[in-house]
Amino acid sequence: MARAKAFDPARALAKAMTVFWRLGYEHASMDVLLREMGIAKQSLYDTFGDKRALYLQALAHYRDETNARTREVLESNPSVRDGFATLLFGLSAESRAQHARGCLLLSANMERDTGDAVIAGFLRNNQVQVESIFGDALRRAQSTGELPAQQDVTALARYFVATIQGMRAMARLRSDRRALEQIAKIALTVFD
Amino acid sequence: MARAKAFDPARALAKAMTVFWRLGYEHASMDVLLREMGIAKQSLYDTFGDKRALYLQALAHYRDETNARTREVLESNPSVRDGFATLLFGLSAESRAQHARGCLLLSANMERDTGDAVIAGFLRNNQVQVESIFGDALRRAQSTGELPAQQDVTALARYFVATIQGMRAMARLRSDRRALEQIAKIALTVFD
DNA sequence: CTTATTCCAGACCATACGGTCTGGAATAGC
DNA sequence: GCTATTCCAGACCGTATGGTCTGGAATAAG
Repeated sequence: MARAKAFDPARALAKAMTVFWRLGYEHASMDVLLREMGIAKQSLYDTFGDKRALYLQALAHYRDETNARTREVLESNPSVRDGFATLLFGLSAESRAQHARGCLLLSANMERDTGDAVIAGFLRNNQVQVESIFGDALRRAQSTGELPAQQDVTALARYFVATIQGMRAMARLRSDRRALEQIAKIALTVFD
Repeated sequence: MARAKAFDPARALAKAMTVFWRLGYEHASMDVLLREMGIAKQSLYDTFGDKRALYLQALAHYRDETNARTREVLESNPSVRDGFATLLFGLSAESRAQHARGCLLLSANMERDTGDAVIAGFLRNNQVQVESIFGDALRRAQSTGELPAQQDVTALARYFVATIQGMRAMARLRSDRRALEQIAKIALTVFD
């Protein structure tokens, strides 16, 4: 009946994600989005809806990719402490450009309007997910005796969430690997 | 020669600061600023320059107030650990509205354009100041034996900077006093 | 009183933005 | 080949924004 789509929506969305990641929602103009996605305005509105809808889909895409990756890191390391160390030192070793763009979801939280219930709900939900990923790993650590059994796992999971966000905020301002590694080292002392 | 200013520039700046604090730079429209500052457009441009100049002055005002207050808290507590505890638990106990607006300088860092060298420079300079305030307190802790002498003070100062920013980011998303206090408690274990 | 400066209110302007619409070409299925 | 859908390019529109300008009233110093 009709002509097939000439571009890959998934690739276009991935491109849009990188634009929002680099520039934030407001600074990512439709102009730049269209240019980097390599599609025409009409196609964007047909496929993704409006700018905000595209943004929300980009956030979801980012969340899925990132959370899968961190879960993988934590599960592939035999020692849970090594898993968190990999995450924290990996973050520290990112390039200046990576530090500048930081975490898309942290930026979304900071730049969102306070009354934006949709994005707030999305981010809260994600935080629960991340805390669950961290919690699973920390419980595993308890079962192997790497962590004392009476440790409050959810508290510790939240602690790591906060620590990572703090490191990300700091890295955005000054990409200083040494300084970040110092922080990571101190944070990891909770395993001692 | 001329009519005297009918409003207090310092009060007007303080008002502008609260607007930027609550709404961020971009969402703070001239309309809202003028209304809350209680002055006319012309007076604002005569007194402060343009919107960006007003913003920078608001950032400086915030920095001065905040840093003086934290220094005071750290110096008024006999135990340095108690000083940091006061800061962290105080942050945790803030109202939902306070958590929502968060820290003006953290917001400035997150919402700024990556290439904005002026704001970046200002914020980097402030971070050095805060690290110095924390460092002074931590060195005092070393001199009293509250902290081991071989501890890396600047690393620990940075660690607290990052922790506070992480807690602020988390509080903005969900104003949960209990969760924040759990994090604070874990962070304070560096004194053990 | 005169003059210079500041105040406020509001008109006015240029720009940038998100979003819609038009039109013409390409391509899939019937 | 016809039709429906998708593609792209670009014109077009409404709105919001920061910033400037005008004008008239108020008030300080000389």
